[in-house]
Amino acid sequence: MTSPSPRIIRVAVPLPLREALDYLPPSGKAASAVSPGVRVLVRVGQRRLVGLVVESGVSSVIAPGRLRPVQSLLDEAPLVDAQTLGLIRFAADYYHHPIGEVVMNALPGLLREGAPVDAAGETAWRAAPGADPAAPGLARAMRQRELLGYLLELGADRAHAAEALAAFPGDWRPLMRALEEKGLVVREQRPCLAPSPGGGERHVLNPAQVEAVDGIWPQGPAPGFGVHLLEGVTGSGKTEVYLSLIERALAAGRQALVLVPEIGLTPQLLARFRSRFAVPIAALHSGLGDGERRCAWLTAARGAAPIVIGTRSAVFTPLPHLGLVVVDEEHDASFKQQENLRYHARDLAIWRARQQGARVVLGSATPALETLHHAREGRYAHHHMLARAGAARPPTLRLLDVRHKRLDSGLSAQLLAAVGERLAAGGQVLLFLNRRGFAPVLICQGCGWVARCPRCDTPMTYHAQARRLRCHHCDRETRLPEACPECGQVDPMPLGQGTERLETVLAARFPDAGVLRIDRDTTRRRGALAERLEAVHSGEYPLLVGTQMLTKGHHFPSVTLVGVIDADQGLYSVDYRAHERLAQLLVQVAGRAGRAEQPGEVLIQTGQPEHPLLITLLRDGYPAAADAILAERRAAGMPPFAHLALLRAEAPGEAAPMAFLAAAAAALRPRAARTVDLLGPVPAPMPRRAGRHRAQLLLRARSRAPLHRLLSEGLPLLDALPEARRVRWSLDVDPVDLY
DNA sequence: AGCACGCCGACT
DNA sequence: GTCGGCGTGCTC
Repeated sequence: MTSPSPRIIRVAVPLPLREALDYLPPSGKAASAVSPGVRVLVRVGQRRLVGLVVESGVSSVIAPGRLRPVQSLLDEAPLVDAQTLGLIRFAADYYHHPIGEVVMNALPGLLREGAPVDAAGETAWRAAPGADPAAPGLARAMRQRELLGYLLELGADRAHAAEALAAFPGDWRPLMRALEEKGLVVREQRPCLAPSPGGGERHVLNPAQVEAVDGIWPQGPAPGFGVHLLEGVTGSGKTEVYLSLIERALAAGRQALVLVPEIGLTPQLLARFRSRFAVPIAALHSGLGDGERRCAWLTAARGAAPIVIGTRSAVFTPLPHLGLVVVDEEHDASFKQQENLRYHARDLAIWRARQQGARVVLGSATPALETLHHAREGRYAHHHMLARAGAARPPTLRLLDVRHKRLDSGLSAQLLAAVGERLAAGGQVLLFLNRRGFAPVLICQGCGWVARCPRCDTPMTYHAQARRLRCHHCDRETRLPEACPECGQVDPMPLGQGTERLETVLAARFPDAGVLRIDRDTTRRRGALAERLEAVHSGEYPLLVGTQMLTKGHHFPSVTLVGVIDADQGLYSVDYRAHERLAQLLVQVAGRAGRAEQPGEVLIQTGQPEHPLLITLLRDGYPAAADAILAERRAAGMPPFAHLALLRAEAPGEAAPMAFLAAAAAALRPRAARTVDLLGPVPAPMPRRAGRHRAQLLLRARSRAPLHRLLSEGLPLLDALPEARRVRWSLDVDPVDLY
């Protein structure tokens, strides 16, 4: 006689297991009484783990004798609602990633570790009664004095949380601690997310903005699912469109989710939202403490924050009343996570909007090619805003041919002359070079020896200030060699330019102009970026030097000349997205210049002034360049005309990655039939990194279905390959770069 | 990912 | 004779 199979609870646990594990309900409860979305404590092997119930009241194929009971329930009501659970399940399926690890991506750290949902609150500080920045105790503590002054400025009558303090330049936390110890500020604990002041001024929309707003969300109730591309040049006022759309969503009783690139969530942007809307705004970004993050997340999940604004991972926040999703700078690569679960927040945002009947706005001056393609195929509505708001005129772009020219540390005479003129005229100049450090190569003048990273086989970057060599691909750092280890000749020579050298050279060349460098090296410290951006606006530094960092979202109204030192990196690269990225980069850099009355000028140094991409981009603009690149992609059978998945492998030994991928290809090939191409395996473009050898196998298909079918069937086979145990391997669905 | 089990080398 | 090396396999 067989006993009936018991009803069980399916629990996703934080382990690299493809499936959730089955458990019996805790004593005294029926399985069906434990709702999906509740966190539970379970025993797995010898360990105790926090898991998330993803299904309950179903039967199991596991032998009843092997089922263990759930140890305890951590939530009375589901922490994650059914729709977010649906999103988690979809992401696990689509990216072929263990569901427990997807859950871990979706929850804030504290909740992932089992912390309770009640007692969630945030810390805030108020100035102590009678506290005075001029008090003698602060005579020698200027920064503390500033912070106290700032706190009083925000309002002495109430306490201010980390959110409001984020706009204070630099790291305020140690200063606040010092003020607390002196009794000049008082700390208090308060419930999450007080409403923002709101009621700020509303701009009158121009006709293009009105058309976009009405086209995306006509006055009235929620219009339902639909994706809208808002292609608006820098300065055309996209943010104002977002604000009006959010207003309509809130009026219809719906929540709005705003996704921004990693570097785009500035205190200024938040302040703009706060002053416009008198509602709680949940901001989710990397600067939050654990408690603050839990607070913001829970307020959103309970539907109590009508507006949620955050970076990539905010796409997983439960939003019961979601009506509008804004993805700002939707082309930005930071929406794609490059480790663990390699998801694209924009793509998941569209999926969840469909599921919840929400409107999606994808905003950019330089839309991703796949987005443009969808718009041209009619799947997305397309709105244009081609004019800069106000009187600002668009910048002019010009190529500087640097072939056969003598360059002074990478700078042509023409560019130097232009810089000199602008400085003399009292203008601000921005020079862009996507390479930090002093020089990318250190070479022996005697024998040609180059200092290389022994773990990556790539040249190490010379950092002059630190007097050290650093590998930009791993964390390795060494002292500067005084002599060549091969031939003994002293003083190896730095070759090529980085931002640090540029800064030095410009300071020598224009001794009266202050030079400010903004790259990862000068902004590593918490709050340093905000400080430097502040300094840019002060006008103290007429000459700005920086990397990629400077091209993202920051507006420098008094910059009237932008120089691109080396556009050729993007033209030579083997990556299939290099042209798209270069076009976006040049247009975004150009967008930094001349927002005020003076038109900006952009000078681009290149050794390939006849390159069709540059010609098209400068003559006809981004949309034309995008068309040309799309034509290349179509001819090459690459996205968006094909779908990719990249299988990567790495190991300390040289042979293991290729061996695994060869075995993987052999296992997949019979199932790939003629619908999926298996390209490779080949060594990765960077064949060794941090001491590990790397290789990859590219899977390509004309449509998604056969590719995903192959992956679903094939990945369990790969798990079972003996070669799989000798490597670390991972799958990247829709890879953004093939590194 | 951990953690246990298992089967071969240098140690009190 | 055992302590422990990490290859292999499993977690409901």
